[in-house]
Amino acid sequence: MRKARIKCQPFFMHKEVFMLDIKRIRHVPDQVKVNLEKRGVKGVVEKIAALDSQRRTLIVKTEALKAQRNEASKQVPAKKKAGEDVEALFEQLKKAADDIKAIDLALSEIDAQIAMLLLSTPNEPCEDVPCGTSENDNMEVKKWGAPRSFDFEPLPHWDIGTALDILDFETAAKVTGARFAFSKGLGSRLERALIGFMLDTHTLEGPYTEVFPPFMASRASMMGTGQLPKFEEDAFRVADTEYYLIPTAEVPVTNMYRESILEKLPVYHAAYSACFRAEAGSAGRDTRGLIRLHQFNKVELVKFVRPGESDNELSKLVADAEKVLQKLELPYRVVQLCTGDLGFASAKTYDIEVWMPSYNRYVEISSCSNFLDFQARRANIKYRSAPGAKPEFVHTLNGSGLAVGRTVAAILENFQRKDGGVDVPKVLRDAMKTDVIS
RNA sequence: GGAGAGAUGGCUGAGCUGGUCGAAGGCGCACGACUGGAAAUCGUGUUCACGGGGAACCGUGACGAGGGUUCGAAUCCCUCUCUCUCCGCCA
Repeated sequence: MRKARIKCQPFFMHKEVFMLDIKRIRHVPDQVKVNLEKRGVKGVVEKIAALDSQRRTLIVKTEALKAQRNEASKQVPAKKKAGEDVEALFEQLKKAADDIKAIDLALSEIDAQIAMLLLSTPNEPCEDVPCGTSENDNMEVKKWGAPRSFDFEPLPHWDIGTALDILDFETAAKVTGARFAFSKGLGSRLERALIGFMLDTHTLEGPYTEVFPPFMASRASMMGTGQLPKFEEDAFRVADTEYYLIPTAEVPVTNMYRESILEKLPVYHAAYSACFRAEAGSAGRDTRGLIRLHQFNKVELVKFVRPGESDNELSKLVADAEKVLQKLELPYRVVQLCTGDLGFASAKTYDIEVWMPSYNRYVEISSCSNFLDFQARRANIKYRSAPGAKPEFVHTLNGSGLAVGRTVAAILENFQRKDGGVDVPKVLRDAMKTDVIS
């Protein structure tokens, strides 16, 4: 499990590493085309295929020239030894060297174009993902618990938290800006208790090994998991550096094994981290409360598994995330995302949505995805199916277990009392050292 | 941030007065021999990517990354990244 060796080389510089498998574009272009069209992506396959055929023509040319050059070079020492004149040969080889240089230059430009296209093309959805164009086409697959009916007018969590003086958005706006929050007193303790509770659930009752990752990651890592190059505007980049604030622990934890061959599978990790998102394009949405902040806490589950097992592992992952909500006694439902709502790197995703009284609907609190070999291919993460066998790409999965801020919001709203206090979920009472927040 | 040392295959470790070096040796691993079976021992084999081909196979590239010198670079030069040691600074 930890025999993995991390090599230090920027993976995206590998000349031949492509994300979406270019061999699929070559051999089953129609299938790839159909799959990508399901999620609204058109025209890429044709572009890549055209560049690919140009590329191969050039490769044949330059390699033939190089073979000639190598053959001639090989004779140089012998000829010199025999006292023959090699200047004429050198003249000739010099010309070939120029041709080679020109072709290689053209080739590297085409390579760059292909790499950029492949890096910017999303994953193909699994066969069993329902087709659709937006979240309206997602499919509810499960419901747990029932939304509580209140015998008083329930308040949104920002009003509850502000009244109890455990949340403070105004001060955060002054200190930092919009979409940030302070938690205070029991609010702060609740945040901390939840992080511990979630990690303990996954690592003591579940199979996950805890990881505490860096909160910044390199550009190469952001590429590896698929946040870049396409979604630059969603990420916070630290000025004058190539570091990005992580939008999720998925980035550092998945990239722990970048450029490596895992000796033992599966590998399961649970990691707490703060998460940072620019939320570009969501201006005006969820402007109040804890739902959509630039910084929030999350416990993330990350899995590296054998290809044949990833579908089953996704089901287990969802169950692991659900368990947290069940123990907290929060009503939720599970929806399967349609092709049009899938994240960039995902082939199949289940969202878990918690009941949020103020929204009068279910709100996403976890997103569990199977990426198949999409991330593994980008990040070059492999395993051996048997000792001595050729390394193959692993499958990666991850899911929130859970978003902590949204869990706080759900607890405040679902367990609020008529007197303005909030009942603490039973499983948190020891850690909170109180049964009620008031 | 300053000074120095280093980065080679799954691991370890030679090569670094430029040319049969994809790279010795060792370990590990695979197969075979020996054995009732195993250990030990012996033998053989064991990088990856890309391209061509139905295939056997052939070719090209890769010694941290990028660029340069050269007919030819693991070997020489430049830039960058990372690691280690010492110093400075700092939770």
